[in-house]
Amino acid sequence: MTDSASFAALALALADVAALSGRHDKADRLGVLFAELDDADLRRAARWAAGRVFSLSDQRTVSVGFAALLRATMAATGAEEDDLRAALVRLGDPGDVTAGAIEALVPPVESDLTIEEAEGFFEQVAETSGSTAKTALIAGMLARVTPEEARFLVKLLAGELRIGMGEGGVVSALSRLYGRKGATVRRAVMLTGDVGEAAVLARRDRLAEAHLTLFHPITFMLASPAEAKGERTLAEEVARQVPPPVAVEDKFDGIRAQAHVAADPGDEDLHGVPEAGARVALFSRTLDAIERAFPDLVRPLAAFAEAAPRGVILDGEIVPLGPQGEVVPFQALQKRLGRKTASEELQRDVPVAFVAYDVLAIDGEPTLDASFRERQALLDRFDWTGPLRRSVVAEVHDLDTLDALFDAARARGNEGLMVKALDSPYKPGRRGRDWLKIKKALATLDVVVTAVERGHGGRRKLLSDFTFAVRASESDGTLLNVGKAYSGLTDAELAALTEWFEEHTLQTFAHGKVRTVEPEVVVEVAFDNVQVSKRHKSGYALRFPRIVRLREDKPAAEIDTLATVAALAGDA
DNA sequence: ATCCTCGCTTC
DNA sequence: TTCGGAC
DNA sequence: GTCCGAAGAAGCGAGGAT
Repeated sequence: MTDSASFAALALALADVAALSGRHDKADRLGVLFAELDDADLRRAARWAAGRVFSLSDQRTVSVGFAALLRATMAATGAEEDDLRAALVRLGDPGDVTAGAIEALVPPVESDLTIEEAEGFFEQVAETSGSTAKTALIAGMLARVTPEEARFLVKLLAGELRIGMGEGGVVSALSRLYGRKGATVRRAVMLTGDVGEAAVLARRDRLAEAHLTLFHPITFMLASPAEAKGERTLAEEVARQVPPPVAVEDKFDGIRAQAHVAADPGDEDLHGVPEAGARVALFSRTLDAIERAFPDLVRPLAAFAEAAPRGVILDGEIVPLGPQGEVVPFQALQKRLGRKTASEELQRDVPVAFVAYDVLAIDGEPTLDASFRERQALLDRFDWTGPLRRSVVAEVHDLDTLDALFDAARARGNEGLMVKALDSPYKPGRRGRDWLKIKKALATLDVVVTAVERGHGGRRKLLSDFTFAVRASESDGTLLNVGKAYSGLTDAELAALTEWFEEHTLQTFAHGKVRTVEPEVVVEVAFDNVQVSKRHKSGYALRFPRIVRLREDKPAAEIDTLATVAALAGDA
């Protein structure tokens, strides 16, 4: 009935890939597996190796959390919860925990699971609602497979494959196996939005057939960060990457979105919602359809179908507005985030605008290969009023004006600046030097570490995650937490600190995963913003906190106070 | 009916 | 989003 | 340069617990 290969062979290949270290070695090992599979299995294996259990356009999710996976493992093996939790702390990966438990507690089985059946199993898990039912289903499967198969079933379910490949690795495997150019394979992935589809096209030498389709999202072009560094000024740093003249526009702090609009072809299978004779779709960065949450944008966008009946795809940002139509901080948007719909009341409470800054297709024709300058001209065709705005682009010859432009952008309520190469094409899914995002670091804070947590995966041996605090005031030394961070220190520094924290632990929680420590280690933290918080005792939290350096020279009695944090938040 | 935890997405 | 690390 | 993995705060919503 089916020629689907055994799931055991896939598990073996993934284990090999995980164990190999070189990028090429990993890609070639994956290629050996790909070569043995038929088209249907190739499609599945390519998606899974890239960390996607379903294709991007599929709205279903199978992701199951640690807790449910541990319960399923308990049911399948009879293991004790405490033992499994302890093993999870030790091994850091639920797949390894499950494999270990089966190995130790369950008599060996003969497994004949195929890749096709594994996919059917994932679909069943996705369609089952309720964690109890999901857990029972997973437990049933775990009882009939080998430890190695269970390891990868669980990893895939948890969405934590971590074989060091990702989509880029699969592209490289395909390009090496079938002798296609990496860029060609990558382009097919961008346009189809599905590595599995691209894999089959690569095998058949039909990559050229991948094309951009209205109401099918494509991955967004991304920007690289740029800032003044050491001796180099901002102007010098930017000039190094994009030679002037450059395009400069505000960097908007909202939700990245791709709008698809066309006269309604009446095809029910298309994404998007019908609205006044037009069809409108909005996609988020993960290519999820979000138009239902923004009816206040869908209505006006539908009017664009008159100017471009055969369709247009716009790239832009959804930003929150204040009562006067001015741009307000991102935090206001949180209330509209992750919602399925938006009530009239919410639309009034937190109004939004869509600020368009690029065109990916117009009149049904892709414009990706047109220059940035040419694409900008195409935006002239539309009427930018109400909640539909257009980013103002300046052509800048003298980069020394960047600092002034930056301050002006901030004064308009925006995050900073974008600098773009005028002659660059739109590169879907790429983070290149054609687009630069300019930010400026705020002042830093000196804080003391009050608690530490064990890391995951490669960091599971380190106490890598710090909770830190400021003093209540100059006279009151009470410590108030303001956030957590790990990022910024090297593994070597973390290793040394781990030892110190272990020797100066006050209390441990959660099987040794979390521990409070003597408040002695002072670190300097940087961040992008200070926001009001319910989570931390100080009442504030830092946005994107990262550790700049250890302040071994500074005693805990001299760290910053709550007043400093409040001032940075704008609460004088 | 209400509360809480988890999973997930946004940045 | 951020960062460090590996190649 | 580029990719990958390990991390942060906030809020929504589904489901299970009370």
